[in-house]
Amino acid sequence: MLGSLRRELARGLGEEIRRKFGVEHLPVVETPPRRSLGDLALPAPLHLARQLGRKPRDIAQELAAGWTLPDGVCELRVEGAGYLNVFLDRPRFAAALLTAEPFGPPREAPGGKAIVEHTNINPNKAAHIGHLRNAVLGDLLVRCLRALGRQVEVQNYIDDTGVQVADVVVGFCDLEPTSYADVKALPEPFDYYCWDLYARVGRWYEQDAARLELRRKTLHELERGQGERAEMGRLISHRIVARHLRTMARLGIGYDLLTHESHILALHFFSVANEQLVARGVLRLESEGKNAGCWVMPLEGTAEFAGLEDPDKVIVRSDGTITYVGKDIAYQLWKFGLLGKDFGYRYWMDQALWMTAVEGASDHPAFGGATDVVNVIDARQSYLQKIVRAGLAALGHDEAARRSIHFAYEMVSLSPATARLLGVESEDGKAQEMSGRKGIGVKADDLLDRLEEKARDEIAARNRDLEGPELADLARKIATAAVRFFMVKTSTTRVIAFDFEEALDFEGDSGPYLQYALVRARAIERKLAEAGRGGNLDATAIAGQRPELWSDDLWDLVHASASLADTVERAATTLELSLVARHALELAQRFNALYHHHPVLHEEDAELAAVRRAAFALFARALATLCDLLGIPEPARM
RNA sequence: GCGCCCGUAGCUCAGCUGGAUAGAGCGUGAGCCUCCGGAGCUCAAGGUCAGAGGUUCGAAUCCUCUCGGGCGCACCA
Repeated sequence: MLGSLRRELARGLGEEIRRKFGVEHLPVVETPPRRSLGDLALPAPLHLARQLGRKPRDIAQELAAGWTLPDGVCELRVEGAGYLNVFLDRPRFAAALLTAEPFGPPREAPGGKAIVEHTNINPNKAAHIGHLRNAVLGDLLVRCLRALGRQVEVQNYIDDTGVQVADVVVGFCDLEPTSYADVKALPEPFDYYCWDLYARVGRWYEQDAARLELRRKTLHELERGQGERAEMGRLISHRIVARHLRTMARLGIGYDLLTHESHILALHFFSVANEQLVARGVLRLESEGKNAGCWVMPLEGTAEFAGLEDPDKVIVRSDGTITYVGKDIAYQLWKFGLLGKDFGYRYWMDQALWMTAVEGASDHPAFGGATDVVNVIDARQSYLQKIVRAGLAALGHDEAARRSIHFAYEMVSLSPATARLLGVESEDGKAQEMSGRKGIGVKADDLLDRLEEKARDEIAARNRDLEGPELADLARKIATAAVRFFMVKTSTTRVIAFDFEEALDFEGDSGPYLQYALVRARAIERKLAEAGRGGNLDATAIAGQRPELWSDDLWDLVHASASLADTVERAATTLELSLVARHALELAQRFNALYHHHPVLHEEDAELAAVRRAAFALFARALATLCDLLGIPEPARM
């Protein structure tokens, strides 16, 4: 809403500048630091001063004179060093906002399908809070893109043939021999059992390096897909994925397709990709040196990969197996519909979720074939993702390489206090990295359990009458809000040092704070309805109210609510998703700060009450929309 | 050695593609519930924006260097 006005102002002023000074300039539109200065600010005169060799204020005066302003602007002032500040017609703007769609029509042609890949947890142990950051960010991105009109396909990549699964297979087959039937019969939580077993296998290898031969043997069987160990691998992977999906479902996170690495192998995706890679001369068979017998991708000579110790990346190992990068190039080609080969598909268990298959159902939705691909993968894998991109480009798929985005975010480590809680000694005051291999980390379900328990206590203390399923449901909603907000409130470029005490805090910068503000705004509306003063807001009447009724603080709330679409769009384009969380927080803070100065139910002046009600309605709609994007559920009470 | 990320209040973090008086939360101190929900609000204290140069009318923001911290640079992913 505010966005279209910003664009109109920028375009209008640009024309004015061209007409009066004969210069091409694309004006930026800012928000002034104080409302008394205006609703929007155009610093163009400051930018033009040097080029035109004139004082900014003079330029501003000249531009202001005779400029026909866009509809809805009621005043233009020259402020400060030479800003052109715009004041909006408050009643009319609020009225227009009341009847507008939150996101309006898509600004640009939405383009084709976008594939977002996230979660991607190795199916060999329980999900931890690092995986949670990935899934929560990925899911937020998906929700933002969909809100902006994009068609999105969500994929969760299951590496069911990798070393990590192999290690747990070794655990069940060699370290603690357990029959297939017994593994199948192990009680839940199966992922917790594997978490410990995986760590034990790691220590077991350390005691005798010869045992690593078992890992190699297992890995080969997993890749071939045949034999006892492959069967065991499938069982483990299946049971763990079921647990991961359940964990994510607690947070409202879901997927369209589970892509299995085993199917990429079984359907020989890489062979097809490999033909192209060899034909194009992207891969080279090494006959000597440390990479003898391997197919490598030479990276030297490009600025992007300058300064590497070893300028060659192994794609096919000397034993004929394929590295992760090789598989990922093939997978990436498939995502863009460039491989010339497709998976089979079938339902995952009985849910409305699809998974890849070797031979699948005859009738299934079309997967893959996207125009844009976003891979949500932590920043430690940037180097590998760059190689995958370079592979696409080397095959001549420059467009696909350009549209292949690695959404890199920093990892989650443990605060010293939390590390100590887990029995890990941390060096003086330093954060401790998690390690699945060592079994060091906070499990996602443990965190959720603790959050729900705390939420239940907090709710029960405030609402004595609540119990049973209703209480459990509210607790789940509040726990979801807490963890999801925690994971997205900080910039993606920053390492999160996870701290239990901070994560369990429902006050201040937190998900429950947002929920509380929303619940309170809803309560006002409910009370009005109970008093027979509810019903639809009359936009025409609002538009005609005296502007003085819109005090600055109420107007600020509306102003902030109106930049929702802008913020979401900026977040989606820059992949700085914390903007969504921060905007929601800003709205909630503004509302909390002012609502008790602006009674609605007890206001005798009907016009003033109507204005306040409209402001709160606009706020509630904006915050509810943002919470929806953030995956923060709205509790009926709390 | 090379590459990426970070350094802003005691702690955790914002600071909108250079702009108006650097802001929140936690913590600390003092207040606010006969009045639409106190998971809230108000006020106070708290800053060499790591450091040094440079560009600019203007730098926390851009450039260079230095110092700290994190993470990468496998026939693991």
